Amino acid sequence: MKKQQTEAEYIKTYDVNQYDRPSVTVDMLVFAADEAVEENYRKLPEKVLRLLLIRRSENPAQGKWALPGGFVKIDESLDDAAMRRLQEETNVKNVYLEQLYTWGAVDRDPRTRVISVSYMALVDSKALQVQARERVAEAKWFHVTYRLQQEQKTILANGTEIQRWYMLSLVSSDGKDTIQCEIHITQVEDANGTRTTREAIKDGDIAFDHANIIAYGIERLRNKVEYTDIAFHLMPPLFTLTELQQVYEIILDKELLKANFRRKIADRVLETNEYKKDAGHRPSKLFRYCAAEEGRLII
Amino acid sequence: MKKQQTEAEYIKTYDVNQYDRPSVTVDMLVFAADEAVEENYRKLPEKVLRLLLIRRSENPAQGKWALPGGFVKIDESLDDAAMRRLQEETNVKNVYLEQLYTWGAVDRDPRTRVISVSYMALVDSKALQVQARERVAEAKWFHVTYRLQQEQKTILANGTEIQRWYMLSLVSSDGKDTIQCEIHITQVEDANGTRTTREAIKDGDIAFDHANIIAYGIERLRNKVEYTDIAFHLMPPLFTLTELQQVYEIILDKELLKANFRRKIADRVLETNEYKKDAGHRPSKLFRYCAAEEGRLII
DNA sequence: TCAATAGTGTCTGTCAGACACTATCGA
DNA sequence: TCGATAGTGTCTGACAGACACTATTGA
Repeated sequence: MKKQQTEAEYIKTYDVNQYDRPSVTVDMLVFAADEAVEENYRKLPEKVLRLLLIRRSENPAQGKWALPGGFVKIDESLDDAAMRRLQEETNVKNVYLEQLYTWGAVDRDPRTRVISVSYMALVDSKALQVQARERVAEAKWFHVTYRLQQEQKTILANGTEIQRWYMLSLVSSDGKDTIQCEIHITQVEDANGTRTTREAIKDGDIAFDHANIIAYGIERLRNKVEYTDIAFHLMPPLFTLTELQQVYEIILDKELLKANFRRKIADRVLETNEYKKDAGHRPSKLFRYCAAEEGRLII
Repeated sequence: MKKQQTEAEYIKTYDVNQYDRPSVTVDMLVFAADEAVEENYRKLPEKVLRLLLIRRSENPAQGKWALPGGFVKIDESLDDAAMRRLQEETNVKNVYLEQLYTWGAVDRDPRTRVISVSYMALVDSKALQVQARERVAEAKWFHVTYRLQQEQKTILANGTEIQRWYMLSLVSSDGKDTIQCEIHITQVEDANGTRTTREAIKDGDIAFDHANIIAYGIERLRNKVEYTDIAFHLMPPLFTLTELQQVYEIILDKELLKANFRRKIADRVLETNEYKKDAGHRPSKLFRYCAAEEGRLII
């Protein structure tokens, strides 16, 4: 027994190689709200939700599309690692960064045991400039949609089971790459507690378990857009209310009524004297973000 | 370049020791809703929120109180590691288990680089029996309260800063141990994005950064109780509506109005024919949980 | 009887959803 | 003029918060 050891003495004698240790990586979900080009001079361009993916140039999963990410260095925090990878990839600084979830299945990477901490970054696409990196073959923005296809509720003897099938579609901005993934989520709730399992039935050309991570990130974004001001991080400093509404709509994947939307966000937005012009129709006022009074701590 | 290698060939030659790797642990927040004893035969016993802590018998942080937890084995998933530690400690099976957050500051453990994945478990205190383990000196349930003490909002040149000071109090069931922690949370929101930092100004006798982890867990529990049925996992199979209301009240740390509460949870609860008697007042009906119809996926 | 809890009814103001309407620009 | 978007007004039903009331037990 080393009971009477001081903490300092203990640390000196501690053998850091006493246990087999997994590798730890960060994986980044970089979202941006961009506009697709519109030919009609009168119509507004449509907004789309974009996600940054990288085609792996090396094994494992060579040739497949993956989330930007990399190993956490031994002397940097998780947040620092996430921020470093984000800057290496996108060269932006004004970003919202949020830790999402840590993925730890034993066989999620064929090399060795890899535990991945996933982060979500929301960037203003106008302040953006994606860089090619030496290690990777290509980085591309993909237009993302994530839609419920089928839902099934089963009453068990002592609980319920809900199964949901989602379709995750990714189309690269140049239209050359199209990826379709099917995500299957099962929530069982019975006397033995609650268990959620998620599985990519079909992962298109997505590497590792990244299809699952993307799906999880979109779910989190959808949930959080309802009760936080997270969506403003996808906006430029000045924006019209219609642009803001479009961002909400592409995240939630449903249409909103204009009058109601404006009432809802009225206290989070500040009118300016500037206008967006030359649009072939009535010019619209530009607004900027202004945090509302809120009592509650939101995590 | 090993471009033309197959994936199988690549994996054979992969050197798992190529990078310095951190250790990975799981830390468990085990919550239960228990009742304090009441002397007056007529009064109902008051509910309290309890958390399981362990006094460390070895260095580092010898003698301090810590969350139950331990290293993740190389061949078990994170969820498995969490479940294993929970069963070793509490011997219960019908639990709600949810991953919370992964803590990765470089110096959070003095031994070596340790990344900790925190989990929250909600257990029914009646089905519970805490076990002493050989490695630890003591395991005790602590009555937890977590309360906002001070709040300060500052308007910056290009954003806002909100600071909050919370008091985290832990009192062991036997009354012998009392811990007071002060948690300081700062949220800055400006042109460079949003950053939240949390810091335990005073951590009483809590080991490592566990005071922070506890605070985070309570915040998550408080948030989730408002929009999910998470609280039912702290209840036995049969319960009165007043008991249920008390559990909501101790989690939210505020009193609720009976009539309104009952309306709110009416569709999540199923009436039985049984009654709770011998209480010195009108007997109350017993209910059981019944999942409501909900469309949305909740994560 | 009475202290205490069980359980219900109802008023209020707020707010989300739906829809209809007016205003303004440029080709 | 007209096609398109900008922006506003109002009705409705649902619901959260507050409060008052009745019912039932055991010592």
